[in-house]
Amino acid sequence: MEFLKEIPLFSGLSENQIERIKKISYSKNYLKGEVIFNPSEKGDHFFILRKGKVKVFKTAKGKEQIIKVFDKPALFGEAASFTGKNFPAWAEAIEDSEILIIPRHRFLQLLKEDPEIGMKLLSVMAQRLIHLTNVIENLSLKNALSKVASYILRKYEELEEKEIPFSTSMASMELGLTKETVSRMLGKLKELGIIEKSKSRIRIKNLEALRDIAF
Amino acid sequence: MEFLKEIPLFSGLSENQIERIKKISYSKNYLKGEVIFNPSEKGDHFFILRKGKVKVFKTAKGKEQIIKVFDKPALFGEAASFTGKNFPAWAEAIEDSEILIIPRHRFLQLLKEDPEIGMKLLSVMAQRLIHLTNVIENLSLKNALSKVASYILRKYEELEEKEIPFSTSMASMELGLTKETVSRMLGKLKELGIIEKSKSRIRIKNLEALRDIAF
DNA sequence: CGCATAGTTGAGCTATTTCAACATCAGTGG
DNA sequence: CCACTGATGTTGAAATAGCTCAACTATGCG
Repeated sequence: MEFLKEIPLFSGLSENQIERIKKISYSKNYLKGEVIFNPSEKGDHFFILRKGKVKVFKTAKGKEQIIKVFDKPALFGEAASFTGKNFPAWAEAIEDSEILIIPRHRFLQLLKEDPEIGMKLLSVMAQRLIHLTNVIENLSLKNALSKVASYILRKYEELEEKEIPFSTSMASMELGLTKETVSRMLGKLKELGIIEKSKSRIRIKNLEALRDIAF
Repeated sequence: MEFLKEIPLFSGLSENQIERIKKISYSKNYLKGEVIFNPSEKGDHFFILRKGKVKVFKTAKGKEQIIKVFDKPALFGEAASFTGKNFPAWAEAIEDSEILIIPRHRFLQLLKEDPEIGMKLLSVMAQRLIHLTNVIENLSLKNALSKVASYILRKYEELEEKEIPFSTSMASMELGLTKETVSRMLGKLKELGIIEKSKSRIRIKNLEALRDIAF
């Protein structure tokens, strides 16, 4: 259970507390493509991603808008846990994943006993709010080229490397564009000498220009 | 300070607790159009809307996307308080407003002393998250007609009345459309006999059909 | 009453989508 | 190691939803 310490929410937890979480949770494996939750389920679990990758998204009319992609150590599905209503979105494993599940009422119990965790959770959710705020900004205030540019920039900032892994279709679903449009915008950025592209990677050649385009 | 009790976050507070909040806060008035905070400010306040109306929004290139409109008793600007970073958006009074301001560190102090408030805040933020999730869905998965329809529907559900106040330009900024487009979509809904329109009000004539169109 | 603000309508424009065809890649089994 | 398959990405041409611009009307406010 040591991996819990890598999650901001649980960093600084005592052995005792970790032991407690172990007691109230169970682990489950999901294959790539498996649905973890959907909007018709009541949100009475809380998920901690231990291994793998998960996307949380909305759908309508065959379209799909990714809200957030979660990477290895992370928690998700927490919002529904606090309202006690249905999940507001879908979650699906995009890689084989191992996920720790904590029943809602047990987690609430834990929170009561340990307000420190509650405080940390507040800051996790605050960051989440800010993230969504940025997603909204990206979706409604930017054109396709800026969207793609800022997507690349974000990955760069996350990884702190000029060469980033890139999937056109993933990006398109996060950005609210079609894969064709993303492909064309990449072409434009390449023409401008701002990026280079090879199979499933992108390398930033002109960071300044990229920043300008991203707004 | 009795109005605090109307805010979910503070409902069920003891006189003692209310007294404490009174001590750590101060009140400020804003005229219609005045900016309350902007993204270049550090988020070390917490706002409680006592009277009036406030819009929180993002801007870029002269465009504006409303994230949420807050009505009389509500708290806002809380996300930044927990990250300690800058506000992620703008806030502006859209009516003359009276706002209670609580300095960040004092509020955090209060939270420590009173974990019950923390728990409530968690559920407020959870609802906020779900709201933003819905905004994203509306922005990226729906066409103009559905956006307008679901906007009307939402107001209807909030007020529980078939006749709702409606401002074309407000709606357009919340929906990420131009006022012209909103106006045209209203026209279409009117043609279909789904709504009726008079000056600044809309009356729903066919709720079922409206629901269909809103998805 | 008059001015500023908000809403409407039409015509043309443009960014993005759609559709279709093709190319490339990664993994699988022979 | 190659051939096959399904998934992923690319490119072009045509369609379209929503935007822009502009002119006009209605509304509310001092």
